Amino acid sequence: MATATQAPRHPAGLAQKLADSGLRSTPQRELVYDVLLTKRDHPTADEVFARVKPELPGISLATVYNCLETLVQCDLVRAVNFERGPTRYCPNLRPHAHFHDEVTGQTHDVDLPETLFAKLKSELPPGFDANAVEVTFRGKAQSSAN
Amino acid sequence: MATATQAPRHPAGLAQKLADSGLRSTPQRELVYDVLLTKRDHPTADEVFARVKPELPGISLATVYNCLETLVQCDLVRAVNFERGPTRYCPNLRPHAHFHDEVTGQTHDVDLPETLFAKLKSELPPGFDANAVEVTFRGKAQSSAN
DNA sequence: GCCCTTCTTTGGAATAATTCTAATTATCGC
DNA sequence: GCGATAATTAGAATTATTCCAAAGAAGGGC
Repeated sequence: MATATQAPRHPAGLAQKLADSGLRSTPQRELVYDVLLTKRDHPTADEVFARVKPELPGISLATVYNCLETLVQCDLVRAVNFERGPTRYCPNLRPHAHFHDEVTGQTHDVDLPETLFAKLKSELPPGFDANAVEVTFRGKAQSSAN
Repeated sequence: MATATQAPRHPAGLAQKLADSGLRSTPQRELVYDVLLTKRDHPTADEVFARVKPELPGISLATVYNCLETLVQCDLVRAVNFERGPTRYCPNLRPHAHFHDEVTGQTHDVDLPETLFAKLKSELPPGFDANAVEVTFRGKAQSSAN
């Protein structure tokens, strides 16, 4: 139970944000969040499940979906969709774009100047009021490092 | 069979493009394409199926999927994905963005200057080579007209 | 500390969109 | 018209995800 094999990397942040939404901090939620913070390679729910299971063998896939959804609701994590693929999860909260490498299948974060996001919104015709913009690139990346 | 109840709106274009890829023009492919050109509201495969069926009652959903995929391969149609929703299809080939209306669920095309797309690509860090950019807005649109 | 209510988790069934498969049907070149 | 190839069809299979009902924790009042 509370005897995690490693210290949480997000002491107050998670518990606080959850509390703000009237939700409880649980080992499952902490671990799922921890896994996202530790390896930021935009894992799918299945991948998160695989990474979480060794630490908490009793956890179920449904719970992983629940936790991920909860984290998204609390604005701690963003859900990223690419074409028909499974949803991926990203703890990077800064406004950024995604680059999907067609060769390796990897997804990279790409920081774009905020002004560019603003510019995009400003180009919308009158009557369109956007509260979110998503920018996704597709192509080849040289570096495998991230 | 060849006795369509209405004249095709894309005389040579489709047959030509198909031929270019070594594919045949069929009533199913023509009709699916026709349906996309006629009502450009980004229908799903199911919706295309429903629109096509009255004209060609024997058509199967699998064929609609096949035809749509074929049209995408021939660069006559673009597949558009929005979050977890079903794939939608769009015969607008100009570079453009999509605006997803959260209230009505409708998807609108938004023309953006090509320079902006270029600008986006130019902001990629070195080593990233994009061959496609996708821009999607989410929000509310005033006009229901399109 | 115990009970009660509420929130969470769990496993399995259910769903939605899409793809696959094998068999039939249509079409093109000869 | 014949045969090879391509396309369509119906239904089964797959994938990702959600739903559901039951069992399991957790905090507050006493």
